[in-house]
Amino acid sequence: MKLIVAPYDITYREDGNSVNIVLFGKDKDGRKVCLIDKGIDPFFYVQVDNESVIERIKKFAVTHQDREITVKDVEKVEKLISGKKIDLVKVICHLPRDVAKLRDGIKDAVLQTYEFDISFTRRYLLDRDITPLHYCNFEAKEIKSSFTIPTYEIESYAPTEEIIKDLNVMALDIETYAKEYNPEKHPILIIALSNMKYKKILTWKEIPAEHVEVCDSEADMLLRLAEILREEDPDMITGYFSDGFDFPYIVRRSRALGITLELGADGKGFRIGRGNESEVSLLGMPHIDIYKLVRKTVGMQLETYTYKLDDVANEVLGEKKHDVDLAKLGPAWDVHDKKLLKEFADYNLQDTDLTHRLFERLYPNLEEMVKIVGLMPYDVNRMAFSQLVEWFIIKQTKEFNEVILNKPVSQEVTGRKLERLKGAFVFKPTPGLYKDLVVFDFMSLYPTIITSHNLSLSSLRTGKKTYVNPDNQEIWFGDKPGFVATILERIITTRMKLKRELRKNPGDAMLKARIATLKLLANSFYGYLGFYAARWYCFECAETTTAFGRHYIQKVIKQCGENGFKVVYSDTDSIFISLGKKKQDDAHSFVEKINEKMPGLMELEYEGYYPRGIFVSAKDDSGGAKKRYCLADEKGKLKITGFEAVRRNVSQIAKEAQEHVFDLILNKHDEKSALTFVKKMVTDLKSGKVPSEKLIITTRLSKPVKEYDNVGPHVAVAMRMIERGENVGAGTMIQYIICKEGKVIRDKAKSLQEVDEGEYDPTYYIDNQLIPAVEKIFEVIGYSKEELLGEAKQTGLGSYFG
DNA sequence: TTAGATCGGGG
DNA sequence: GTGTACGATCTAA
Repeated sequence: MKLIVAPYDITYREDGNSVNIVLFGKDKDGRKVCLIDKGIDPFFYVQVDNESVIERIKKFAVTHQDREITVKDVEKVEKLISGKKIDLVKVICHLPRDVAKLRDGIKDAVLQTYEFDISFTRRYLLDRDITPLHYCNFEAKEIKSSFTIPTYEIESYAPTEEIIKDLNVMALDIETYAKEYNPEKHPILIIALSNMKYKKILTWKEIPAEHVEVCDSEADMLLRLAEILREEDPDMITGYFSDGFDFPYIVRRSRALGITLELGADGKGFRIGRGNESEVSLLGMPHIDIYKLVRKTVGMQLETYTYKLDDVANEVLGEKKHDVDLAKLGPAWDVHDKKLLKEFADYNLQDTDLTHRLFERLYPNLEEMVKIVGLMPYDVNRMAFSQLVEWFIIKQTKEFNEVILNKPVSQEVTGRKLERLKGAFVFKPTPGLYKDLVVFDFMSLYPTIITSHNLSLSSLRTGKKTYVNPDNQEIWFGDKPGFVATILERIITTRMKLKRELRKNPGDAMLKARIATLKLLANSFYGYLGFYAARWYCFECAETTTAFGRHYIQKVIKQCGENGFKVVYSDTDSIFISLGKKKQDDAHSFVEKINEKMPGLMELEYEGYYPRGIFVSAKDDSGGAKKRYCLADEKGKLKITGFEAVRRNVSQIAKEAQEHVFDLILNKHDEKSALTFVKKMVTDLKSGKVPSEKLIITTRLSKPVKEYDNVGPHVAVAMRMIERGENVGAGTMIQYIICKEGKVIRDKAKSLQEVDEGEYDPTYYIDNQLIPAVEKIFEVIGYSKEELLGEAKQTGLGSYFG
């Protein structure tokens, strides 16, 4: 019969001495199905120096745990390694686990072995061009199986370009008795589940909240959770840091309670992957940890310095979590404080709601990565960028008939780690206040250098001067398109095509996500080429990339000068110029002129116009500070880089003051008001009327309190919190305010509970928070620290425009 | 200065 | 599952 299925999970099963691929997915009618592809052969390649070795390999066998492992067959194949022909022998095995054993037995008798560590299921998808989440036409017949869903045996298949929509995704979140991660000791108290159409709070004490279902015991609650997941049967499950907390906790707690959760297509429940960090899977129901997706997709663009759900949801969705004190959950549970427990139950459900909405928001990015890399969403969710790049390259090896290069052995890794790259070029700014700034930047500088100069392992030549790395005359790259440079070019051109489409449909969120994902992937290539564990590692390629980067930016800086633009600042791929007497149009024409001479895909872009900008001096007064500036655009929006206003560990008052000073100076052009404002703040602080919430300093305890030799303010506060019986350990965020009493800073620090309004130490907040945050800014416009403090007479300002 | 350890997220 | 993160930041040697 004919089936149109979008696969979203995969595994394999041994069947005697052969192996079957098992796919899970959803058909066009919304029915979950299992598809079995029988008799897929695992294999690896060897390079031999002598034909007679092939016959020996064919007869080779090892015994392992009473089972004789034999070679199923051998086959001569011709492939390419970095574009060069190579004769190889394909060694076909019976079972995936035989591959390592046979390779170990053979490797010393042959020149080289390849592709012995490529995951069987991943290879299946790539070799067959079956892209997860995309519908595939199958001819299949229904068969009996041990799986809990209808199972079919694949007879033939034909992939399509159509992607599945409307997946049913369930978000889950648990609340436990205590913060301490101890599933043997602390019970799970509440479990919340939600998606668009289903909301549920499971618990085992009566709580008067909506959607609550009270179970008889914790064990019953967990069994009921399994039942709900079976009944609702979502396509995917999601949570926030659920790989690291919720699911491992459920698994270990179930074990401690002696119960079995029958879940997944095989009924075997959650499986914890053993790694440095755990990961949890459910057969046939991909588990997406949104925390990992956040870090990979929008993490860099977020202003928040933490990836806590509260901060991320606040910034991405514009919604804060309920304000509850989770330290009170355990005690409230003990005394069955229904009113308080209701708050925790609501909070729990809200967490799943935020998680679900984050999933909805970020799913297009995951979908795009799946489309590009061709692996399952579960894997793509957890792969580091180097891995995504590598598997993207691996996917293309089939078309290019290239051999997948081996991972470096530990000796190679050691050597690679010693290689140091020379970084980017930075033009230090002259501290000052500037007007009419224009910023240029190179569109995808490193990726376009790699493609435009064909920087690939396969095109790398040494010892001859032809096509030159500007810094190293011994390295050059041939004209024949290299493998990695070619496939990177495809990513960049696809992205450019999508960008043109976006101009026609500016509101298309899906298109935006695709473009952003392609950018992330393209930008990862440079890092990948210099990443010690990369299969296609090429130090010379990475080194030449930054060399060309420095070369081109310096060339443009020079041309700026020749064309009457004053360069204020430059870092890596961007140049800040002040227009002076020139107009924005002149800057646009300049960019066009530059681009006429740029090779390949390289392109300088006009990033924007900023009426005002400020650059400050470095802390050590060694000149202008790198990566510390603030620009104001035509709408008055501030672009703050590197300052306290965008960093943690600083009180709110210092951050607010900094932002306000920037606004007054850059947007209102009112330096006097800025000075008055800071002076007023000094007075306010001195008078004791600044509210405590603006004075809180947050520091994280990095280890248990006892292990600190140097007792800093946060440690002193933590010690007293412990004395009061609060649960404080490594990782706890300590919030404190510096108060008047005491001689040293650790005695002056008080926790929020200990402090009264107005008890803070004005001197500390003036000298150590406020002034350092604004001092360098005022220095630029000619005011000294003393003037800010009202201790000196104002000196002449003069002209401070740079 | 370098090597080794810890941490992130989560109650 | 033909696998075992990673990069930043702190501490100890």
